[in-house]
Amino acid sequence: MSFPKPNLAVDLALITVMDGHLCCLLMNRQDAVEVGGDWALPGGFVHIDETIEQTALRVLQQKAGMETAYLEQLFTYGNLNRDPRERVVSVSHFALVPAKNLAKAVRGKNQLALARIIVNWDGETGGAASAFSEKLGTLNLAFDHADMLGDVVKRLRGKLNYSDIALELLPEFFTLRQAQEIYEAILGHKLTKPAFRRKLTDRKTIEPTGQRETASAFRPAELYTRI
Amino acid sequence: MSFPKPNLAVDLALITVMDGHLCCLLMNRQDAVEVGGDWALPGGFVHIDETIEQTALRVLQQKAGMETAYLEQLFTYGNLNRDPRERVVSVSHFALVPAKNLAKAVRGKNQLALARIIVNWDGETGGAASAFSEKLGTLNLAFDHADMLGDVVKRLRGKLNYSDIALELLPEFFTLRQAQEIYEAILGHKLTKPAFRRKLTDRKTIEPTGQRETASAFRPAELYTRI
DNA sequence: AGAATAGTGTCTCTCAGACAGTATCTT
DNA sequence: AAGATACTGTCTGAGAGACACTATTCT
Repeated sequence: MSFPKPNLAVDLALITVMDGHLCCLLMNRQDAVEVGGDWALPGGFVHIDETIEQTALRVLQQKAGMETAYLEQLFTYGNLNRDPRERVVSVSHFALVPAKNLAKAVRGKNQLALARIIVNWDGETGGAASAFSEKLGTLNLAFDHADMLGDVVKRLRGKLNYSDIALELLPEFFTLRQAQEIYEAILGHKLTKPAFRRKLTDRKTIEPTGQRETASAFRPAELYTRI
Repeated sequence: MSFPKPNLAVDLALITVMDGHLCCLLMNRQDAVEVGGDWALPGGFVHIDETIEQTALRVLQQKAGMETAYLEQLFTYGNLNRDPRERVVSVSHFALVPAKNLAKAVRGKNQLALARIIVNWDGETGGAASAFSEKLGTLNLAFDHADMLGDVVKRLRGKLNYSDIALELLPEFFTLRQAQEIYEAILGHKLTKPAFRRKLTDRKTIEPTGQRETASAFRPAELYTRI
């Protein structure tokens, strides 16, 4: 091959639900003027001896300090000027992480932020997203990462109906109310309790433990776990 | 960037339904021993001044002689030895083409074949596929193209429930019976007529023309068209 | 007329949403 | 006991599958 090749990278949206909000890990960039924004998804180039998935795992470990997570490839972005400095094609992924794990990864590192993902559309119809932090306000996203985040939300909403990926966002033991909060945060609207409970308990992927939550005001709910 | 980069390519599954069978365009290769099979999906490298989508369109034009088609990006394959000769990462796409158009593209070119896609699983659960031609028997697929074809079928089956992409496989004017054959070929099982008709006519994406098919034995069916 | 397909009416079953009720725990 | 939340019973309506029926066109 003698002709010049595009660079190949992986970008990673680390997703969680915290306090009822769909959130994402972002990294602060010093080269904001060049790349079009202050904040970006963690990413890295695909090395010659790495598969795409291995690159994603390496980014997960090096940039977020996490060993493992539910990881899924999403889409490959190849617009000519998505990185204004040079040609970079990027394979986006999302990772689903329980809130405590992601909060721990961010703690003490002020180049990392856990921002809310804001979308202004409903259902599964697409569009870009924006990022908002209580401390820092609206975060300006670099590259085409606003589009990437929008596509992540779209995919998550689409998959909720026919898969159990949302359970990846919960700790090992959880109440059905916690599960419902996860679904509501992703979908962006409220659900009715009885229907939600039936849907989840009818699937054979969770089971009651007989234990109950502790430190709750009023009646404690039963704890479930994934099978 | 000083480190070596992977090559970046696009592979294209040109899909149609012919005589009740889900089919795909394949190209004969002379380097079968090196690449692991006689037949491959048409593909090409992503040039430095091309988007991914532009590469896919160029492959569509150069390799299949078609100007345009419904085109969708599917998945990016990056296993280290998927091309035994050198490192190639490939972004797979599928294109949906009415049977007549694809048959016309193949006609007279004996390096091209229109092969049936064979899967041995049901529903939407994945796996690899194989290719079969009435004239040539089972076609040996190069690279990881058996996996790619399996993923194409999986995606198509998944999208049938909530989109109208199957209508891309029909000519401008078509009967509901023809539409049902398309759906049945993709899903791999029969559907019931009244339910299928309701589902299609309830969506606001097709409308009756008042015209009827010609040259049919017995009662001719009404022709519909996409809105 | 007969054959074969086009197209429809209706029953049932399942499932999700909605509401209202009962149960149980903490303060 | 009071209050707040966990959990459930049941009604209703939408939608898919199945079956049987009618309608239309060609030979």
